[in-house]
Amino acid sequence: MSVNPRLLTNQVIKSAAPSSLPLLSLHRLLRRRRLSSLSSHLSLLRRAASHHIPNPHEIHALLLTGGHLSASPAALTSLISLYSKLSSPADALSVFHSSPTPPNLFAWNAAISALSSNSLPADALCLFRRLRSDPSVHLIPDGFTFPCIIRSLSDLGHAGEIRKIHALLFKSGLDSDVFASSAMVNAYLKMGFPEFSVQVFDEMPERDVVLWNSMVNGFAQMGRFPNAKEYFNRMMKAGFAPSGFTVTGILSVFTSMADLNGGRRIHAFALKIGYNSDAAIPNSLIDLYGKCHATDDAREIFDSMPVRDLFSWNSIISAFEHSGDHTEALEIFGEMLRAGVRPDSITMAAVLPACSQAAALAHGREAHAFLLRHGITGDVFAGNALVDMYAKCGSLKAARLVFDEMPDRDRASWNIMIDAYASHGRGEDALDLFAAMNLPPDEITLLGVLSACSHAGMVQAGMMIFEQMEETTTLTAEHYLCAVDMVSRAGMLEKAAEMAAKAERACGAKGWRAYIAACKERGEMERAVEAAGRVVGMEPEGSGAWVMAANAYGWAGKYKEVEDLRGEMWRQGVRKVPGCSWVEVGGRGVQTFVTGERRHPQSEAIYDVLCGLAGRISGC
DNA sequence: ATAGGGTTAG
Repeated sequence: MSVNPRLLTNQVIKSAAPSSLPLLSLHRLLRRRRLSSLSSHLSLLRRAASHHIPNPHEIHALLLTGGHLSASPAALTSLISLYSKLSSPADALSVFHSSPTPPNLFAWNAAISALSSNSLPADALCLFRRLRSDPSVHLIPDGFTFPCIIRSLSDLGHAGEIRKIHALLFKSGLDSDVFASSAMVNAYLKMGFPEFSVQVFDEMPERDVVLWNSMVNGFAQMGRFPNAKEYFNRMMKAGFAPSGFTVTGILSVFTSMADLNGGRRIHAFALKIGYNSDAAIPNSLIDLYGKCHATDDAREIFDSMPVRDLFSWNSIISAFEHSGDHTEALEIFGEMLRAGVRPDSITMAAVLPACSQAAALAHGREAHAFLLRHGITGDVFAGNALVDMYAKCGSLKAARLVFDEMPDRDRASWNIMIDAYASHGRGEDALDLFAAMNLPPDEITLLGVLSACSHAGMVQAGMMIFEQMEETTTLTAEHYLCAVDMVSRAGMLEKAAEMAAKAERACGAKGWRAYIAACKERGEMERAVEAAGRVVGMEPEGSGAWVMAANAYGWAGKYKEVEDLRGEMWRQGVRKVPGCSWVEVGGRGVQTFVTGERRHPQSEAIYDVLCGLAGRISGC
């Protein structure tokens, strides 16, 4: 069949559904024909960018040999933009620099954009400074330049520079430009200056969807959820149709707040808009349902997706992992591999904990080998997950080996390794590592160190560290608990009581409970009873303290006090709610039961089996 | 011809 190339080209260019024409034809065309008209070239370039044609160099060569790059500044700009969209900033820059005539503002902007949108903010700024200060360049940055520069400065965290650019925007008459302003709003929120964002937003005479989204999503990302919701509601009231970006942004708010119902409302909303073309929306829905332990809903979304990107796969694996279904997480990981999707470090960071939780060392080793094969070795997240996996699977040596070989370590790396030593009772090693740590410790580090001392019985060292911490860090209830626990276990009951009293403000009666348990352990019933009285006074509404106190009296043989306490509990309306469990038996409904009950018609048989099991457990 | 916003992880 013979095909008229010109007709085919026009078809490519005009085609409403770009994917309807195979890439191969486009490629073949490029190879066979010298396209005569420039507009065809440019349209091809645009199509190429949206189709991810693997070899832009071919197009580059065609433009070059056709003499278009020197004849047409527009072709030059398009080529820079093409390389930028294909994530080749170096190529984009070399086209810019190879311009035979001094580049115009279009070319400058395209080059700056190529750098800023490909994570090279410092280089983007460098080019911007040349644009402004090179005496041979007589161009003035415009509304296309500023958004890129604002984003670059924000990426670098240069707050002071952002203020200067903001002033420059006013001077340039661009203070009402929605593009520059949404970049500004975004930058201010990312850098922690919400009041400046609000100011920029309030002073805009006209707003568009992106500007609204910047407020909603910016607040969402800095964890100011009520503000994000506020702007979302205002946006709706103002009659703006939300875009896919709005949906994912506001969904992340409900996900972080674990607000399943709120999330479902947005889901319904997203269905109304129709989100077939945007994978990010189902991805964040999977995330929502995963975090809210609604894995069936997550799975349903996943199954109905026409196209699954890496995010999608990662989201569903994390969803099951988060809900504690490690087997299913590993199962889907296998499915992903069979589908030919290449996992990244995020996938592995989600899969490795599944191996650790299942204490599946064999699987974990496989995952490690997989990481090595796929060259995912330098990633901090994956490395951390790997260290944690080996530690949780009991292989402390392997954990330390991986830790030592990590090219970059963040605070979490150190925390995980210290924790690993702590949970294996290796106090000395934990302290050595703590001493070698070249990053400032955080609360988690200190908790790890403290628990290491506690588990290894290193009370002196632990106390010293704890006292230092009290002066320098804001301690949480967990720290106090850990410290009380440490001192109590060591039998230093006097000291433990002193600390439990000090910890009251941070963790209420919990410190006393650890103390009471230690007193019982050492037969110091008087102490236990005394503390129990105090505990009851502290949490009169909860039943936990009463039970603790009743137990303490019981141990001390003070049965009259036990009775009095029970009576008092009753009068005050405190009820001990028994822990309840349930089982679903062969489709005949759910049966609930509490400890020791004999209401079930087959009670006797059930307890027989139970005794048999208990016997077998103690037998081995 | 060139520009701004979102989703996955310990």
